[in-house]
Amino acid sequence: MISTSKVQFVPGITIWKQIVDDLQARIDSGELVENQKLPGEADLAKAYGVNRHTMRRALQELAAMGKVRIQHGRGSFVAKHVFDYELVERPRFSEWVKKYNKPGKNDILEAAILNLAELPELARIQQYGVFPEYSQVAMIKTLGRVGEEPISIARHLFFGEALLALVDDLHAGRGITESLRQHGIQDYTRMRSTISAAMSGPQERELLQVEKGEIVFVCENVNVDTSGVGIEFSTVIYPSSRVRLVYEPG
Amino acid sequence: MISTSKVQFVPGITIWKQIVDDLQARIDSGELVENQKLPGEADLAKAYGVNRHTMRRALQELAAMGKVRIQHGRGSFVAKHVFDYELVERPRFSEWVKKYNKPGKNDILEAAILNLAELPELARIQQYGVFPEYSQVAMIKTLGRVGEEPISIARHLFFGEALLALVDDLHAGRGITESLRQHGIQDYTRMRSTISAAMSGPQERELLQVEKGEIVFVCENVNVDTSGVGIEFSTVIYPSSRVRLVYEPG
DNA sequence: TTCCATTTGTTCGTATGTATA
DNA sequence: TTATACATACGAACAAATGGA
Repeated sequence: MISTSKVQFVPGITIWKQIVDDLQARIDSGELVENQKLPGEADLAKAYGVNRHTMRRALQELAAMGKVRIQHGRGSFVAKHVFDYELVERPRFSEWVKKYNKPGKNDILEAAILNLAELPELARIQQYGVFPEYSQVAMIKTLGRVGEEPISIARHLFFGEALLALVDDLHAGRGITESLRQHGIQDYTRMRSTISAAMSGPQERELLQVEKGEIVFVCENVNVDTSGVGIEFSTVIYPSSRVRLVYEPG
Repeated sequence: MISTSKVQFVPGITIWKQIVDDLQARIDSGELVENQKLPGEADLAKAYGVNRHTMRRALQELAAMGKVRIQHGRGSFVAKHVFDYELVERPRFSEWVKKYNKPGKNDILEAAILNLAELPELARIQQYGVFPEYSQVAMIKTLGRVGEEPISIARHLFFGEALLALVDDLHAGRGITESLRQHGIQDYTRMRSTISAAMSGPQERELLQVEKGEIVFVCENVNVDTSGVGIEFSTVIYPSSRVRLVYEPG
């Protein structure tokens, strides 16, 4: 139950806005946790000492802000936090995660040297015309987390003789950017990303801890070095319930 | 059925590659049309005079290229054409559609003057801090097409006294960019886009002509004028089966 | 609900040509 | 020359998914 002992409404601001601010603060502070069921509208109205219509107005606003999720016939719930993943020219997982003041991790699920000819995505890789025709690539599959929340499954393919060593290197727990630097890649940039959507498969559901029927983003990324030569082709899967993609030019 | 009378395999190139080229040419030429079911693997193999494994290898390749779609237990189908919608600083529907050599249309579904206070997305609009606090906005709902294919449902909100006239103007059938120019907006750019995904609702299914269970992209866009003042907030829905979003920096 | 035909997915085995040590 | 490895191609059988009766 929610204690409203300290909430005293001030005149001049609409009451529903003050309730919005109060509930928002409780959610942001962690007092109310994700997916927690809020009391019914009638109970909430009573607790705040307002009419149910006033309470509803506040809940509608919180729903529009994405802070709560209202389900007809079930109740209101604290919405899951959604991470904004920005599409930028220099995507660096470790830099991005700092925004959220939580520890970021990239667990290695799998690492192997693969023959280029056996890759199912070979046709799409070749069409960009930036990847040298090595016979082998380093494949590394990772699970990205922010705090304890799984946020991405990535399948990285690294092109270049020197980068085959990444298969052993990354086991050591270093970040990708740092490991690339140790193999002569001082800088790399995003050349292109394509964004599709799909239903989550059983493997994704297990790794990303999402329910059946949830939607995932499927991003195919091409990264190149400073001279425009292809370094990495990655396929990254994000749960759309926890990640929103953001484009901000300039 | 597919006639293979002309297909003679030449030595030096693997048979499955020659089959890929043959089928790709038939798809690109229009002989095989979108969503058309191909004969079963066994029948195709027989028609080409090869083993089922060889036929499968070719089909796998075509699937990886996005030319066909293979469904376990159902068969193989000629894949739908997917439009690449690029995230750019100056998005202009009429410019983009030229890429596909098809006529682009933007039908007006609805146009009205709305009170700002009544908008469900008000909270999200205000958080950007770029939109002036007008009491009214022009709301225009459009259905975008490329050729005859519905490609987007957009709900545009235009901010500014002068832009309220757009509600009547756009009925005339002009493009948005042109109409904005006539009301003093010479140029506008994308400040931010957020990309989410959702299951298609009944209204979207009817307008976009997609099946139940298909996924849509939901993009919220903020457009500003040259001095950074908010001009337009739009929510655009794309069917993920026909549209892929693309980010290309630089 | 169960049963069945169709179709793709997977795994055996066999044979052949080519490149490499 | 011989031996090995590998990709290609063919053959057969069974597993798994789908849709209709």
